[in-house]
Amino acid sequence: MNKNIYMHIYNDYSAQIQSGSLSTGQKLPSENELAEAYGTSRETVRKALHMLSENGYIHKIKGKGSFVLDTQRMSFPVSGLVTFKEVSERLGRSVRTIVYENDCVPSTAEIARCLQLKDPGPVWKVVRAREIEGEKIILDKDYFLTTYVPSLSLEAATNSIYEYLEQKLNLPISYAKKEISVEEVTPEDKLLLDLYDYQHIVVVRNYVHLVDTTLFQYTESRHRLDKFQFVDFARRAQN
Amino acid sequence: MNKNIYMHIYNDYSAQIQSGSLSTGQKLPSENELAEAYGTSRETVRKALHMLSENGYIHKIKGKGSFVLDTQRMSFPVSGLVTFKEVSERLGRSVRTIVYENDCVPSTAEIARCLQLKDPGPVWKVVRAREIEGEKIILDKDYFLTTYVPSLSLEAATNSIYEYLEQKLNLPISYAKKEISVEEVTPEDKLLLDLYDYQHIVVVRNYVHLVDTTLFQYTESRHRLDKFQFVDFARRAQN
DNA sequence: TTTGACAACCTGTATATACAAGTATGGATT
DNA sequence: AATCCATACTTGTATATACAGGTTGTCAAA
Repeated sequence: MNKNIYMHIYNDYSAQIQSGSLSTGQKLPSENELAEAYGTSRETVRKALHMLSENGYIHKIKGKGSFVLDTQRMSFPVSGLVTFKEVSERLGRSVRTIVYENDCVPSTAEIARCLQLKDPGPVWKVVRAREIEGEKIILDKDYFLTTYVPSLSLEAATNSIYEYLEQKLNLPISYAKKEISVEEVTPEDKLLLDLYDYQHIVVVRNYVHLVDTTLFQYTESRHRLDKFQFVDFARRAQN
Repeated sequence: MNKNIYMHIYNDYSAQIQSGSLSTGQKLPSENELAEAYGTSRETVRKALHMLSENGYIHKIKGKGSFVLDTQRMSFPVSGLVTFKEVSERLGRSVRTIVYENDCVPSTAEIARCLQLKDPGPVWKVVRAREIEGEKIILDKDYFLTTYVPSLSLEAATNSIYEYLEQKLNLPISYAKKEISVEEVTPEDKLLLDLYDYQHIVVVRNYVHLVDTTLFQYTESRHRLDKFQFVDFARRAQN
């Protein structure tokens, strides 16, 4: 789990801050103290602290030290590739996944464009609804390159696809681009979700790349207006 | 401008990649070559490359090198504290700012809560509409702690407030939290924007902190549904 | 009491070095 | 031709060191 020293330190402190055992505003030990405590060098400690700072856990002030930020108010997700399953588990809500479709289909023109396919071959398509506290609120439409994902079991689709891809198929997922916009509801949305009379729906398009930069997955996550929330943490520079 | 060596390298390459003079997939010089070229050490080069990677400009592969990512497709903003003025200037659109309000007001209960005020004193309030290609599309409502921003000229409100705060007042803005959600339109929205018949509006709440972690500004940016877009870049880990 | 100089501590930047581990290449062996 | 291996090059992690510059508290001088 903690292969690297700096990851070890990062995990220690991110866990402590998330659990609340370190409270907001509290001062962390100095870099030199941490280096001694972990039996490592200051630079290694600094790498861990920099990550904590980047991810909104702490705040560093030159000449003073590192201080815990208010992560309770931050809620989730503090940006990053956080899957639906991860978020809902954290919130402790009753969640159910309904798989409407899970098979290999020829790619439409639109999907070929989204996945940057030259020759529109087949893609693996998964359509799922996410039911939270009894209401079908999110419609997830996933498309995978069959080169990397030749097929997917119903079990994997019902649970976390990411877990399956990373742990079973060992696919090296690297980075993703998210696009959030609001669009008019489609007949499919009305059919598969509990939409009431809402005329619009929040669409989160997710383009997922592997470490060799190939785009291998395109996901459309369609959220009912009233249940959508996105949280982002950003730093002005390298403070 | 380029106080630090690693900032210098970062600025050089981020500019080249944004301008397109380095094309997608192109390989950057190796860390050792860059260190020699800039007359610096490898660690300093690595700091710059890490920043380029974090901000979605490049992608590093162990044993191979650093490669330019497709930033054209990324569009803007690639997350971060990018102001409206910065974005619109990049897009080269005709933009006009209409200042509806720019004065000191007593804080309401809601504003006091957003700014975490103990005793609800006065705050500086700015209400502006953003007109893009002739349509009033965005309503920006800014609230500042009078401790830091005692007053604001109409000129500063019309142009970029951030520019004024950072360059004139020298306020050390550090980090911010964004919350995106969709809400029902208010009578004020209908009055001040060109909303057609839309019943909902995208609300981006922005909580801006200084380097001493004090929350000094709260901004509500209300976007017409059809014109809203948010782009985010995220890495799975420290690849 | 106030001011100023100083020391002690803190983080930020930069350098040099070492080794681990992934990638590509070319040559020898099979 | 195909396989294996050594080699050189790449990035990743870790250490030690040095100095710059911000922060805080102390102590002496005004």
